[in-house]
Amino acid sequence: MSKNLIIVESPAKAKTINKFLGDDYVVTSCYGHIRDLPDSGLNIDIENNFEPNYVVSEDKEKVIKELKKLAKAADEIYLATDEDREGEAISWHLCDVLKLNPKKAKRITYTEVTKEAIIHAVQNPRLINMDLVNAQQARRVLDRLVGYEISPVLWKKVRPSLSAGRVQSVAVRLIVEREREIRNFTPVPSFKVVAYFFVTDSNGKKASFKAERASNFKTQADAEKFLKEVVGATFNVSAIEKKPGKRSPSAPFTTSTLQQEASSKLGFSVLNTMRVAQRLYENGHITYMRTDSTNLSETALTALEKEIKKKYGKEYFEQRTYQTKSAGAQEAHEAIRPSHIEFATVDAESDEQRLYELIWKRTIASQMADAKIEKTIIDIKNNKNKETLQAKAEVILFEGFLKVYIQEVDEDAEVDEEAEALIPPVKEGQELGLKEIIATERFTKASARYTEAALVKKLEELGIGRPSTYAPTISTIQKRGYVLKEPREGVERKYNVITLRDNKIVNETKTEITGAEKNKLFPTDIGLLVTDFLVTNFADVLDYNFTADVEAQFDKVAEGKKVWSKMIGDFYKPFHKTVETTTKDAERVSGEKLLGTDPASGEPLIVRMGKFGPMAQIGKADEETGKKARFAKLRANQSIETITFEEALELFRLPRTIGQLEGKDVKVSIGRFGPYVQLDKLFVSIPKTFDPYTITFEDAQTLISEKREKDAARLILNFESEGIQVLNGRYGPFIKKDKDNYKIPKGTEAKDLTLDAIQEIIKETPPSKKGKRSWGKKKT
DNA sequence: CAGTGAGCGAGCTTCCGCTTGACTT
Repeated sequence: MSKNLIIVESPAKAKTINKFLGDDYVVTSCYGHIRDLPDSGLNIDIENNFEPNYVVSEDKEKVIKELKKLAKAADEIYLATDEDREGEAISWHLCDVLKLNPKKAKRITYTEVTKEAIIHAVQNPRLINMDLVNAQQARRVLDRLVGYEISPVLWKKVRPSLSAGRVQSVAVRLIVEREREIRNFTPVPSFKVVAYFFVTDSNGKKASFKAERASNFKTQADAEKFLKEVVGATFNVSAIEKKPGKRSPSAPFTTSTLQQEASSKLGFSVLNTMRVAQRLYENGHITYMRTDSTNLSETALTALEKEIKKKYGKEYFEQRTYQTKSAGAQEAHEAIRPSHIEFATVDAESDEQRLYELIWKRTIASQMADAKIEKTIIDIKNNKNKETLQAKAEVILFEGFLKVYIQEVDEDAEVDEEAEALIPPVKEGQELGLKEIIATERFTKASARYTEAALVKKLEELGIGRPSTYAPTISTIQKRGYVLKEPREGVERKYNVITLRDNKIVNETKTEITGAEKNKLFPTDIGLLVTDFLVTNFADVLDYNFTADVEAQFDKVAEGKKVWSKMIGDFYKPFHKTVETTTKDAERVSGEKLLGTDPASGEPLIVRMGKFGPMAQIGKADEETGKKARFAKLRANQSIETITFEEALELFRLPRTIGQLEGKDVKVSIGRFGPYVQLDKLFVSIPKTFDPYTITFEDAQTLISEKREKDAARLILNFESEGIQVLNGRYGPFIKKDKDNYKIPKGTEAKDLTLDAIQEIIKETPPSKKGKRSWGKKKT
């Protein structure tokens, strides 16, 4: 029996292909990359043409074993990994691991997953394109060199465990620069003028509409002058203009646009969007969700045409192709679309349904006709001055794609909610009744902070990162503490309103909340500090065009016009020199700032980045006099760059001693996990109902005794001299020694454990593995 | 969970891009 083995990257894809190929074919998957540079160490032989040291990743050993078995049984092996740089490299690695000759191995690609396409591909195999493989090696080696040579500089000059990289450092820089732009922004006031008119029809029925002055008045005086002038004026329609217009649908979803729309329409985080899309993909509801292509396959286009004509009529159909916008697009997959367009919904849990419907609508709309609209602009003049007010309206003449999908406008764009309001029929020259005119003080706005999805959009525009890495990159920069996603409260702001009504002018001052944010990305102090350090010392890598520049060179390698190791060599020589000089010469950075003098001690009060985060400090330690400095951690919402002297001084009201218990001080302070009461070695968190600055000694005592009761309930056994405890945890009883936890073997009663037995368990337990790859869950 | 504090004591940390799976100290 002759067997053909086809190796693809994704198991879900393997399953699909398996379904429509006969018994002669076995389709399996390699789960993405199978070999990589090991985590520890550079693993690049600089002296030897940057030879990479590839090893089979630990989590892929099982996959490789299975692949080898299948390969042995197969007569013919087809390498059907994705048709892009990374896919080509995976095929090449597969050759090496499966002992295939890369100069003979059968490499196949296809642009749509159908029986015909696969059969056609199998009948027309090609060879592995080594130029493309080398472009991938260049990409891989460059990223390792940048990441693993710059990060250690940060450990020395800023703080341990920090990281830098071609993608993440630029992502943080974008957020840092946006934040500074916002901090330095001064809102400029102006006065927006809105008039409300009415007309009365032949039945005596009143219909009202609004008109605005095209631009705002710069000052309150100008606005008042205008209103005073038009007291008692008559208003007439001076011109009516009608203009046809159209709107066109957007391209079908790529990873990036799906993340953006799911964020604005469904409120999904980037990570959640990908998790939900993954499930839809695995269940066969949608095509692959990590893609930069807006292409639809022939089969899909045919099905779409049929569906649109059937559901909405042929005038709603318009076949369209879309140019892929993003710079570094490799287009190995289709756009994200429903696998079966005839299903407008799926039977799944709520998030999956909602995301599916979004994808369905967007896909359908992408092949629908333009919406035809008519814009009407009415100019209104008065008999007292030369000012013009304008009423604008839009009428949809033909819905076209809008029947299905309305694209979200850019966030924070000035939304004219009444743009589509109807204007009652009026004639040129007609006199209008005036209800009121309101001049409202408005302020210019700084650029908006990035949401996760907006950051992805920006990165994609710069060609930085890939569909498979957008979500992980956003997790990384948060995990490293460079960036926080959080809501922020706004501040109150007063604004003036001047109203003309019944020939009277009234001035009022109102209050609004401004600057409130929900789920936006903020840089932390360490993010600011690291970015400044990197921009100063590694300007090239931090340049927004760095990726685009190296991508152009990878393309040269892919075209066979450049040798990859030579390209990397040209980059590495000056780069490595910068690493060396920076390591040698650059000052340690702490962002230290002198805020003033502590009035109590006369010592200087500074803020800076400490070992454990941003802190304030009064005085300096002096060994001779034995004088100590005083420290206080900055609160979560405070920043070295913006904290004031008064705010910093306030921090030193803690720790404070509020009484004595059992011969020891009872102290109150704020630690890493918030406010706490401390008695000797016991720490008790202070609930939100109390304030650490004002909590009473009595309340603190209650907290301490409650905590003790709780701990006693948790404690099963205690061997104090050994530092060993047996405790009741979330997952049942466990053994705790110092900072390590150990499992209790099944069938053993926790309370019956002897010290010897426990020490045996500790000895037998292998040290827990660190650095396990995890995705999805954020660890704090 | 764990509650610190002036980075020459030892050893560790880190990149980007493909893919999901197994796991509850």
